[in-house]
Amino acid sequence: MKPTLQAVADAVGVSRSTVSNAYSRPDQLSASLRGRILDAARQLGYPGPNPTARSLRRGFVGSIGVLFTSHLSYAFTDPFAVRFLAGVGEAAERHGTSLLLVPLPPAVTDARRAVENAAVDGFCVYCVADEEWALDVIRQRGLPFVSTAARDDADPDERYVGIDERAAAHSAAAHVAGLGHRRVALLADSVLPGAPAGPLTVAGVEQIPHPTTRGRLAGFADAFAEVGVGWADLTLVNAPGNSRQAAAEAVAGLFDGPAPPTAVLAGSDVLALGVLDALAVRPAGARPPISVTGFDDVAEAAAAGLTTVRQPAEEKGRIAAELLLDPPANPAAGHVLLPTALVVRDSTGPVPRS
Amino acid sequence: MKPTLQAVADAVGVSRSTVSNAYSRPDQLSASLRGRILDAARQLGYPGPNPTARSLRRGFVGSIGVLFTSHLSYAFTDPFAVRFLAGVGEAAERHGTSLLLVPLPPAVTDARRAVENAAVDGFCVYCVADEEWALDVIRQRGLPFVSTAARDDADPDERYVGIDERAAAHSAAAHVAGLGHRRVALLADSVLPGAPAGPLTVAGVEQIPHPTTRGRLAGFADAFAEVGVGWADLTLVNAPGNSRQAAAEAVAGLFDGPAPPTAVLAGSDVLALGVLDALAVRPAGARPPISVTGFDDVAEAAAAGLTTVRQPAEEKGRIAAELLLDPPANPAAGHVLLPTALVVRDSTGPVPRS
DNA sequence: GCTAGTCTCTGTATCGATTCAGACTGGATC
DNA sequence: GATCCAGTCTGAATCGATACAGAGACTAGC
Repeated sequence: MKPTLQAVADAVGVSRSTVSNAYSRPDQLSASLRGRILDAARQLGYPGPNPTARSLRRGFVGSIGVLFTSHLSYAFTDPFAVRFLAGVGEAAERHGTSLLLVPLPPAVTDARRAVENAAVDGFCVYCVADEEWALDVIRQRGLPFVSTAARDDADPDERYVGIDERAAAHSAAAHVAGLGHRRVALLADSVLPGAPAGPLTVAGVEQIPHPTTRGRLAGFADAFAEVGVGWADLTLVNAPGNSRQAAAEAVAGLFDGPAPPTAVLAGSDVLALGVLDALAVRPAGARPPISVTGFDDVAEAAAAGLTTVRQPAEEKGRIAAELLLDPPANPAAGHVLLPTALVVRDSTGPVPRS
Repeated sequence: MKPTLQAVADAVGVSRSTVSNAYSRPDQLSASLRGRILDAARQLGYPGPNPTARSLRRGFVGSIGVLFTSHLSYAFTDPFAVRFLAGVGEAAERHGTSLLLVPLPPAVTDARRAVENAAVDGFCVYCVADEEWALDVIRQRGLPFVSTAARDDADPDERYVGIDERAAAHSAAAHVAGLGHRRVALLADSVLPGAPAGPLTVAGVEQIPHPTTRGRLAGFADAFAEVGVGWADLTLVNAPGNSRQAAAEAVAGLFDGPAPPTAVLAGSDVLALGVLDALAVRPAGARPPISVTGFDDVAEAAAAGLTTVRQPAEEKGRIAAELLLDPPANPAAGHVLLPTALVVRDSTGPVPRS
């Protein structure tokens, strides 16, 4: 049995309060007594106040949760998520706060329980799927949170840091449309929850539940609507899992039909790279010159020459954590939109003459 | 004020224990009463048992700490560390355990405090610097831990998962020595704590405090000793921080002397890539054909054609967490050595004739 | 010499739950 | 009709600390 604070108090012959003060409020007792207490503690092998008991009494924990509303592994698979996490970590470091990564079990009931049981002072919710249930739990717990997507139904004093998804996506699609592409596929993760990999039909973009995906697809659609290509004329492809492999599988066979798309607009760089993978495995002769765009501008995108939309990753994480740990007095300042930029590289080009 | 368990008990007219059981031991009360309790809780907005109070009473927390004995950002800067973390996350996910990333303040006193205050059931200690003090704190707290380096003074039932650093490093150095290189620089992070970037002199390899660095440098030295190049003839270069940039800065000017090294053996891929960066900025004419090796085999290494030593990253993390969360009955099974392999690519070649 | 004020330190209440021995009920068993 | 048992529920003790009002000693000021 580890000694408790009481044991140290007994050993020195002072009250529990005094020992507590020796650790947490050194100005409340004389330096000499404090020295004696700390010595005695060392001798007894007392490791300092129990963090859990301390948290209970103090009413805060000193750590914030980071929620990837998806398999936790996702967080480490997507380089953008890693950079986001790095930003969160940087801010947390500055505030002396720890980061709790909470893995979510597949079943929603269990996942709710996991969020309920997380010992944290607040959450950064990285939106990768439909996270309403998670936000519900967090609200019910009365904990502050910051999400990475603006939601229409958001309370005005709910904080978020995001980008103008629709406008950003529009910039990429307008570039592709400007190159003359008219037969285009849109590739995204979690178009519809539970949908299998591959092409699928959705009546309208507003049917798509996940706000980020919806925003990006809407932006793509906007740009093509401007050149006379309607939603129904776009090929929508689902790649569940947001991995290169998932994307490669999702677009397998996409280019073999009679009038294949000449461009693929992906909802993330990881997916776009997967498309390039799928094309690269074809023999050079049978490799159609497909234009591909990504989203995020991760490190690999530059190496692969991928045209993409850049958004500041570390900054997004840093600001999210900062909004959480040091809330702005003015609620309007709790809504941050970061700038994005279209980065044109080699993966996009004019439509080949057929 | 959020309602407490007591409030729910009062509302339903049962005892606190019963409400507690409704959440934690459903078999201890009738289904109907449990339903009433859960309903009442929902109505009152009770978010379920307070995790901190629960942890205090139960005596465990349900999360494990991951300690990068260095700036937390490090963890996200080094792709190897990220993959390690992914492995830890995977195992944690399987066990329903959360991951606490604890940032360590620069001052040791504060850092000790941070480890003392972490509410966790155990630690995975990823060794990047001298972490003795951290292990001390953990031992004092009586918490289990797994480290990623075998230490000579380790208690036989202290668990670790690592590689044979010395043998692995030897394989890379033997390859380089076999190519004829004799004037060689060894580049490592934290050769001596607090040492500045650049060449430095250390009397012997055993002087190097950090076990991983020491092991790798010893392995390098072994291979050169076999071809008659002694420790004193090797150029030791320090790159504090283990980043590409740190490495590039550390080797700046290294190749401009009268008898510059013809090869650089780096203690990690990140450092090796930094050396390649430093060489790449030189005008092609003034770029000496330096052989460079790394360590870890991160994704970028393949793209850069870096000769390196591969070690299984995710597996290391997975096993570390597994050893922590599900300790083997037999203490000998708590010591895991993973295989490594030399991966020869384009960054190494024969010594140019001068 | 008396009041005020400053330093130290103490005692009690409290944070929000879980645990476990035992009380009670109703039905089955002999 | 007494005994046993399983199924439910309760109450007191407990986890390990912190907060806060206040007690006592001591110095300063008038």
